[in-house]
Amino acid sequence: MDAAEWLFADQGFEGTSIRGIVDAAKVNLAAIHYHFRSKEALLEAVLTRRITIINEVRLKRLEFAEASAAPRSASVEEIVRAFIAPTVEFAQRDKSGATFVQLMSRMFTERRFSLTDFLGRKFGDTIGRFTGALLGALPHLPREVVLWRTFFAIGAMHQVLCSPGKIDLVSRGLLESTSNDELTEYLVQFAAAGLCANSSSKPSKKKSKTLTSRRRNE
Amino acid sequence: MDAAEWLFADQGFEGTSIRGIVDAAKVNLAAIHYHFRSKEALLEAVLTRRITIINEVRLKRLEFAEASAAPRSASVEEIVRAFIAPTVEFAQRDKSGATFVQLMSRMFTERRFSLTDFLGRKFGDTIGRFTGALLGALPHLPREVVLWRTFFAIGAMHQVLCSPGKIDLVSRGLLESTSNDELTEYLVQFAAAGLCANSSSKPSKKKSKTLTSRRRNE
DNA sequence: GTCTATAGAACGATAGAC
DNA sequence: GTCTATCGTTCTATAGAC
Repeated sequence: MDAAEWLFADQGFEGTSIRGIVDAAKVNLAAIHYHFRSKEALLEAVLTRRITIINEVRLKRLEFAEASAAPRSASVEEIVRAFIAPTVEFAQRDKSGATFVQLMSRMFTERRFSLTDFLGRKFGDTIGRFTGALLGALPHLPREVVLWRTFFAIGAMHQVLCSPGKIDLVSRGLLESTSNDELTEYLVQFAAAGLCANSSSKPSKKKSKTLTSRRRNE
Repeated sequence: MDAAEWLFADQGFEGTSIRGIVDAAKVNLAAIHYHFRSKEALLEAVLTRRITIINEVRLKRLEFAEASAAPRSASVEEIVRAFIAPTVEFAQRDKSGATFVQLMSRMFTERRFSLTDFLGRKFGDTIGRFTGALLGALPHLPREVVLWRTFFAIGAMHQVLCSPGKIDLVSRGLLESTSNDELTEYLVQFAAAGLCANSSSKPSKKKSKTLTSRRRNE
């Protein structure tokens, strides 16, 4: 449901009530519970509807980039572009597309287990395919470094997509608005350069505590 | 209140009820409304308590980096480190610190105006100081490019901080846990390299629609 | 300043007529 | 499959005793 997509993106999952969706979509409250089992299932249906499409486009672009570069491996920039461009283009297509990428990015910051698990199922294979390509294109870097940098790049992309107005925190209104094509290129250049950085000073003085210890609630 | 910090970080603002906080903190429901005016004011109080400290450390580090490099401008890497390291170190300090940076990162993805406005007031000056330093260190790059890249770097940092377990989406469990010191260096290297990238292929085929809310005035 | 008690509204979910 | 009606719960916020 388009109304659910918009409201979830705008107010978050918990901040959105089924009743609000019902009012916006001018449908019946009980019909939601009939077609989807619950509020959470509705969210997953909204997400699944588009994620499948975006990831298919991503994989197609990656395959094309790899075929074009064969027998050498595709360049980091092309791999990154194959991941990022479909998302920005999807956001560009129409209002609904823009809304969806906001929602998707926002869901990556949620900590609820059921959602994290859902994202893992939906994105695991695609991301795995891309990390494989990046590891192949950056054989001189440790696996750990490439994986973290991939994560950073996704974070940079999500920050841009999930809350459009937040750039004002940095620009303070001094920035003319940037076209999507420019933005894609900015992102790709940034991410590709970051991924290719020389890993010169490996500190390797390990401390005990880490940020990555998982805390599963319930 | 520490309990509020934890619950807001874990479940988001809308997902957390004052009653949940009251139960966790073993205090009285009415006392919350007496000391803070509302749920939103409680959130802002929780955020303000720490943001001030982190931003002070950031500015101190930036000034030190600039003084060390004088009369030349500080290196991009040092500027970036002055921004990122205090946050990761804060997260490392104790459980409460780790919880807070998760909360702060998460709030950056919220779209509610009152919160966006609040973040602008709390972070505007600090971020402005850093973008100024970066513009000085990267005089050959267009202002627009530097500002966007700064935004990307902040996004990369937030992605890491806000939901610790999400790296598994990329690593699929194949990654041993990384120490915070390593993680800081990974982030700094990634962000510095991204910020310094050659802006070779400026696309400049402008399309009409943009992802950012403001319209181009032309 | 801290409590109990409760107002007043909104929530997710379901039952059952049609 | 779509409706009305409602259950049982939870929510923020406040009033008023101590």
